[in-house]
Amino acid sequence: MNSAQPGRHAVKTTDTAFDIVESLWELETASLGTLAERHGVAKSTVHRHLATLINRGYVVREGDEYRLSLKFLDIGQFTRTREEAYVLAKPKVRELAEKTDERAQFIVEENGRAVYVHMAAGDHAVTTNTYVGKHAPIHASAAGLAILAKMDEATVENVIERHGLPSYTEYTITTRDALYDELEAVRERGYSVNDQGHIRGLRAVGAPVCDRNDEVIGALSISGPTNRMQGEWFDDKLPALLCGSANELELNIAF
Amino acid sequence: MNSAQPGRHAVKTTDTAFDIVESLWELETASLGTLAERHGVAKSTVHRHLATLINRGYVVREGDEYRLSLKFLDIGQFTRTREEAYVLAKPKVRELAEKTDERAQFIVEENGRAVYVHMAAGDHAVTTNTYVGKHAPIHASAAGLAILAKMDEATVENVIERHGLPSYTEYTITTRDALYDELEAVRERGYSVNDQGHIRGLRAVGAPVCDRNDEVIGALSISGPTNRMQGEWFDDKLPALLCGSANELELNIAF
DNA sequence: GCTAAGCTTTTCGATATGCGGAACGGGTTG
DNA sequence: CAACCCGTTCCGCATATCGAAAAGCTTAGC
Repeated sequence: MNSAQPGRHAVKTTDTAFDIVESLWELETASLGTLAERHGVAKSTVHRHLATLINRGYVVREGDEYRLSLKFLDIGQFTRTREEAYVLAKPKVRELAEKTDERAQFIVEENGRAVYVHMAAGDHAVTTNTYVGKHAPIHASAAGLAILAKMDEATVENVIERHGLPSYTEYTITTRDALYDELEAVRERGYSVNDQGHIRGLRAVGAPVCDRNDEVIGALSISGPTNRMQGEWFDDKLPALLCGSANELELNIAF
Repeated sequence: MNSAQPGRHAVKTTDTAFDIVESLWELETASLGTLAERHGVAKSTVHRHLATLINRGYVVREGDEYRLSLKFLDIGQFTRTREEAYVLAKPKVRELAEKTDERAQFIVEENGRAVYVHMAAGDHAVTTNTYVGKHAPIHASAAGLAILAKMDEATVENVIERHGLPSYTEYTITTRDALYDELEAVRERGYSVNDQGHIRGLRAVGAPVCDRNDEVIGALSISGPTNRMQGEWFDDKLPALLCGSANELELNIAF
């Protein structure tokens, strides 16, 4: 999944270091030998790299097993709170989840993908395998569409170019034309809708959140099962609630 | 063993890569030139490293400024949810915060330090500069003392050796004897107390959380201002509530 | 209580590879 | 227009990284 380019200017050593990190991410825990075999490098190489990572506090050793340390949690939490807007979004997400009894989230764009920054679940919310920090396809989520609708065309083109429009269900938007039509609809409506574009049986509405310069920062969204997400509730009440929250958040951000 | 020998078998290139990562952590955002100057390396070197980090998705570029990406959030969240016990602790922390109206947290030990894994604040909770992911001195926190009390002496010695017993206020435990006395008291009491050992004006109680083999996993704690943390509430009610939660959590973990 | 097998750790020399410095291109400011 | 910032590229050299093999450790099996 390393869709990196030729890496003409890449530092190979750093690449192997992060190969190890990402293996530990995937495997949860692994022995030195396992890691060496996995990447086809000598055990001594892995050993040296693990020693370095341990010294720096990114990896901890438990017997003969290695795992990632909680330093990543520390740094990760930092990236989540650095932008004041992200912090302000948190209570809004909780509020939406409580009011609607569904799952609400605040999502931002990074590298052409959607990233879950905050998430809260009402009592009846569905449990999916989404989690804070998760990266998701931007064109197949309500929040993602809301963000795209606020971007200029060049940026959208860039995203399409980098990631394409992969299909997840028969409802996924997979063509450039369909996407642009949808984005136009979002701009008219003021909010976005995702009808099972990513996961079958899941509908969502999303609203962009912009700063005082009208630059999009992220988006709020609410998602739930199709059987509850329909009728007047889905068409009117929910969007109104969502847009209200997005608006309040924008005011908080702008002061 | 060789923990005090930094760099002996270290990979220098990886070190400079993480130097850059940690500079971005500290500076929030920086230009290529700034980073080069900061570490006394050539701009070309920094450029190559940044290119590698961007390729891998750990750094994003905004104009001529670089910052850490939300990939760290993704990995960090993973390290936080990998252990089932950590996940089970979350609702208990919230519950404690709501019941006591103070700040509650779940903390684990890593590399001889205390790390905040979950945190929740009641309506009247004090706001301090603690946050999820934060690393704190283990001997100067209630949860840390609770964890130390459950460790065997060799492990405790190891922790003291690595980090010492630095002082933060006039109440901090700073001698080996005082620490061992305190740990003994914790074992008798069944819970730990931290009276302004880290921050003046802040008291806390902590209770260890163990798995079915009686191995300590982490600790729950409740903290608040000295004016509320006193009398019968602090001496009896609060510890009872805390130990109850810790007990329930242990049962959940063991099934 | 011994050997064997699994693993990590260390050593060491060859060579690939990261490094620095200088030159380049492209904006922005005076 | 020139000076100055930024990032980017090129290239030769020294060195830090690599792999293979052998040396240490534990644990397991008999």
